[in-house]
Amino acid sequence: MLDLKFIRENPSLVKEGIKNKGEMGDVDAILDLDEKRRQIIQKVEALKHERNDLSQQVSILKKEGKSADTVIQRTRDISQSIKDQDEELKNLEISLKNELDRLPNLPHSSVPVGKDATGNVVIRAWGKIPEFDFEISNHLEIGERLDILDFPRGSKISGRGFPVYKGQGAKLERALINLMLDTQSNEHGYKEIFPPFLVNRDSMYGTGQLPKLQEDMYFCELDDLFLIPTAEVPITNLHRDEILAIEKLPLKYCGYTACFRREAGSWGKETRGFLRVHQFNKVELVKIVFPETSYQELETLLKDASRILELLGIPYRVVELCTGDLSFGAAKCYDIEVWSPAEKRWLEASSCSNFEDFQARRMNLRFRRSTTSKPEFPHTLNGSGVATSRLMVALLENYQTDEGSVMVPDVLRRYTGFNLIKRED
RNA sequence: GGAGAGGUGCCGGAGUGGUUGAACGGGCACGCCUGGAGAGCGUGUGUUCUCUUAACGGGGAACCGAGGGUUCGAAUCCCUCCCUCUCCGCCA
Repeated sequence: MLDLKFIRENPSLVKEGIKNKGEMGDVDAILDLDEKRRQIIQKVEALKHERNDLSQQVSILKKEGKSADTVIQRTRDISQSIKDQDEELKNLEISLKNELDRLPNLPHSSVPVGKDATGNVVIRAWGKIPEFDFEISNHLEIGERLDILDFPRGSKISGRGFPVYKGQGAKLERALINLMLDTQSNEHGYKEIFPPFLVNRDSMYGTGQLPKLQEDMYFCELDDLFLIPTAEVPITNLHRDEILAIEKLPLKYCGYTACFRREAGSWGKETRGFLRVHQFNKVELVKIVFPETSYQELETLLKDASRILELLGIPYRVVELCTGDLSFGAAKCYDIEVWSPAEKRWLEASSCSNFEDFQARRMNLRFRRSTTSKPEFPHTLNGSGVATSRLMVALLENYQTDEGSVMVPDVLRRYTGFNLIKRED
């Protein structure tokens, strides 16, 4: 959520930011509602002031044993008027909040202006794109051949987009998660969190998935709970409605969760294998930091996430998203993309974003610089560190051998307990 | 799911209709005292909205789990919901 005062004072900046993001949002309607709201607040508060005074008089008159009937009658009239105007005020505030909820965060001034993914800028690349002197297979063929992935049976038991990992595949998945968690917590200083996978409305609103992205999420109607699309939601919301002491900042959390996405609106696109699934695993990094350092923190977050790919020896590149490709709540975002030899293209494995105070404001997350200073909104950041589905694609494809097996990267061997994935039966 | 208890400020804990934003205690901050520290004493200590001011500041409104209601007036009475704790039942 944007600061209403900021919108009031910088309407043209806000309009420009929304436009560059390709989002909707009626700034003029907001300004109009805000104006009306403040007018009615003034009227209502004057009336309440008068009522408070008169009630006081009633109290005094009664104590003195005098009749208070005329004062009571006047107060009764005022109270009715207050009731009517409070109702009007409430409606105005609901409308105003509805509009505000739909306003996206504004892009940071450093973000390149662009319409869509074609406007993104490649920042750097790491690793050598492998060349093979044999006919390579894609991750689906490898998974089937080695009997480590089973998409057809996933479809049978759940539906399309719910992968099943088997044998060495399951162990490999578990190894990846452990490697990532250990690296982020032991080496990069993120505190490990194992959060719930179902969250309530307030949490979904806090990180900005609601109201706009409701269609993208699995929803348990009976309990009014949502399956998390990312660990960002439960972890960032850990401190919702809190005022953090200064010593707590910066906060760094990492956590593994399964992630659930309906992927509504992307039917027919990338339906094969791991490229687009409804359930996947991810280790997420979350930071809650001082506003003045959040952009440095974004750079280190990006480094911490990409470190995983370096450990695994998987070629990747970093892309800075342009304004038009930024998500609803992000002010700046880097994608990390891994190389798929079979697809011959880059696949998004991580997004590292700075939300500035957009989420903090929504979830009323604040901090205090000293015991006597006013609460301020910290900045929140998060990044996948990283998602295993696309990582699995890159790993299987990059490490395949001419014998049809897959080498396990060195760092993973102590987690998997084997060096090579080959057909077991 | 059944029965009971409870949700008040940073914390503990009063308060059952009228200057109660809230006694009292603790904590914390500032000041005095001290060679220094402690003890002691004194002062202060919420948030949000709004008006006003160049600013410091000042005026006002709201907030005692949430939302409604009764009343001239609600932390206090009534209703609904949420949460926590204890016991019982069920269950991985």
